Amino acid sequence: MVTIYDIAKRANVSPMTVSRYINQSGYMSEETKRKVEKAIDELGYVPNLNARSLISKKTKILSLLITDITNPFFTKVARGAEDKAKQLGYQILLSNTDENMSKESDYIETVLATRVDGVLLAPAGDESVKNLKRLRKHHIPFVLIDREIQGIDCDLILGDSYEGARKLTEHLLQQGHRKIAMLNGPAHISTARERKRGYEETLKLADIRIDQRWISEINFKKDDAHAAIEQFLSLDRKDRPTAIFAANNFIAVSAIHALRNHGVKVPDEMTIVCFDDIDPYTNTSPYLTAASASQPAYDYGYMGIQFLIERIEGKAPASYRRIELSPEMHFATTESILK
Amino acid sequence: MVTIYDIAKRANVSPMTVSRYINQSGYMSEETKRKVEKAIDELGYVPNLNARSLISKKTKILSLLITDITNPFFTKVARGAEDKAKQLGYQILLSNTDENMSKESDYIETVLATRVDGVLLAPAGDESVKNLKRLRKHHIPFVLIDREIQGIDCDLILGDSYEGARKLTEHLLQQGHRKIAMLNGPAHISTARERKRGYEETLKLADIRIDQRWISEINFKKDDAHAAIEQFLSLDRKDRPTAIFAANNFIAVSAIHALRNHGVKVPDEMTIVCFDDIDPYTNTSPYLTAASASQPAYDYGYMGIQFLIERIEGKAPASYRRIELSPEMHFATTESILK
DNA sequence: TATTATTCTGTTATCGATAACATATTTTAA
DNA sequence: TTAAAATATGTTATCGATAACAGAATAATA
Repeated sequence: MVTIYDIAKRANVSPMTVSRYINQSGYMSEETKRKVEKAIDELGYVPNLNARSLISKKTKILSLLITDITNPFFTKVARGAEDKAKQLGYQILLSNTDENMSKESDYIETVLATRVDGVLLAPAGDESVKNLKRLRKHHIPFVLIDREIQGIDCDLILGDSYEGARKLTEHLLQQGHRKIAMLNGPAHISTARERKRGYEETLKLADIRIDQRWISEINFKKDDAHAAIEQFLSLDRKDRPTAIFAANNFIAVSAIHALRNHGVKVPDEMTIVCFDDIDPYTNTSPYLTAASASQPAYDYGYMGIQFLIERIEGKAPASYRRIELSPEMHFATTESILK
Repeated sequence: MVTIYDIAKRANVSPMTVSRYINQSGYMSEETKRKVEKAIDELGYVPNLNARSLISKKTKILSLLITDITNPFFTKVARGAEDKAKQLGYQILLSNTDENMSKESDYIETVLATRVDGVLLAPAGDESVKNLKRLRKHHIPFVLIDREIQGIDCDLILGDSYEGARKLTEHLLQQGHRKIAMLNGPAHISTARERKRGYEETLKLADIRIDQRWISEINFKKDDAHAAIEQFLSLDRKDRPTAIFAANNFIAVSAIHALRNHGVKVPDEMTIVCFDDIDPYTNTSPYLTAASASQPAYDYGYMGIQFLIERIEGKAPASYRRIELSPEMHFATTESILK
């Protein structure tokens, strides 16, 4: 590999002069500039960011710690994150925790060893607090997305889960549903708790008894709804829910598949509403869900990285920011259903 | 930050001894081990991979250079890549080129400066040859996925585009279609050429005249099919295609949206077949495409990283491997259509 | 017992870059 | 004309780790 020393020798200057040329710092005569430039061209020099990082203590690398890149929500987050990072001269390391605390802890160790400048993360659950404290202890800035962690004060980009859940549930009520099930994520994740709160309060306000057999807690993961769906279907006809509120996209899709496997037609025989988009047909026929609360996932990533870099570069306000993005409601029209 | 020097001082040994403890290398007395271990625990040492990389010339970081992580095909590639990388102790840097050569070149420079150990990439097009040569010149191992580049001999993981295209086209013929359009990707991408070859040869074998007005070349990008669809729809009823072969998932989805915007019902009034899955409903009603050639995207990433690391670690065979994965055909059944 | 091999630890140099300081030359201002 | 400021370049130390070499102490062998 060609180093500044090789360039220095070839150009008959000191390595420091080469360094100055590369960084456009300090004074330099036109002639020296030309000499150095020529040597760099001839030898094909490429700076070693590694060596630079060692002394500057900045890697210009960020870590994106999400639960699963194949979840379209996080795919868009990642895209937003990468776009903003590139724009500001940073690179992104990708990690999937699979909602798994020990995997998350693993990655946190790697994050520390790699000396990334900051972390954008969607915590696996409330227990993540220990990982966040570890980052804090090592002064690694981080921004949380999608999920809040009690006892950690930090920049935060969330969706309004409560409000979205209320609207989805209200929509089902308006459609005449009274037996509404909820397929929720795990209670150790803040969004799951908020969505449940929205669901329950809406039903309570409508004076509707909540049957605990209608509430199921599974993972926010691919293909996890089958057992819960069977549970619902095993109920007596009179107790069986006529609609399901799925707490995220994966749950909704899994539920739809499970229902169809059991010969239950969606939406004819079971209405589904959910958080997140179901791409690529959101709000397009053939519709799938009667309503969805679409989150601006790209912005989560884009803003998250922006906040993170501001924090890293000391340009952020002293107090932490908490952004709550409103989900955009999509309601299937009769027309889209019929078509 | 705590360094091995801090540990050394605290444990009353030399830094080299600490390094030996960390790397489990050389001889070491039990007592020294205990002392070092204790100091590490007390001070909370985290190794600096950066410093290690500087001397070892290995970063344990790989670059994943794809066109767009939001394309579900590449999302799965990324997931497969990350899984394998983690398993083998590597990290993944994510980059999106957007099928854009200058962005790709940009990233290649960053790759070189970052001293990543290798690159898994889906080249933006034939012109990528210059970027690949640049990697070669700097002895950075790379593996290509999805797209082949003439004149570059390297490990390669492809889908059988020709065969998939033949089967898709044959399916349309069997369904009775005679006016079959192709919405292809750019000719400077190998998969586009191969898919076109499959399409054309199938039609030729069936003695069907190929109307050049039915062949449109657009980008393998989101939402790029609208103009081409209008072109098709502007043809006289007798010349208008009754089916469209979309060369990838993005093109198919965009085409379906465009058709619906023009009031053309899919699939009732226009049949679509395409390469890649249309998640999350592939082969599930409500169907969208009459047939699709689904590629094992996860494996592209997983195997790609495996090959790459073998190459990096000198465990790969001397001659380059060329893997051609067969797409899995999905045909919508009458039943799924009727539902 | 003398000699060689094994075990254990330390010292010095190095990876590639930059910060901090030093020196020399030229320019500007007093 | 001379001191001070601006320009131009070089030297040394350092970031945090490890490779290579060296020197003890102990154990094994002849």
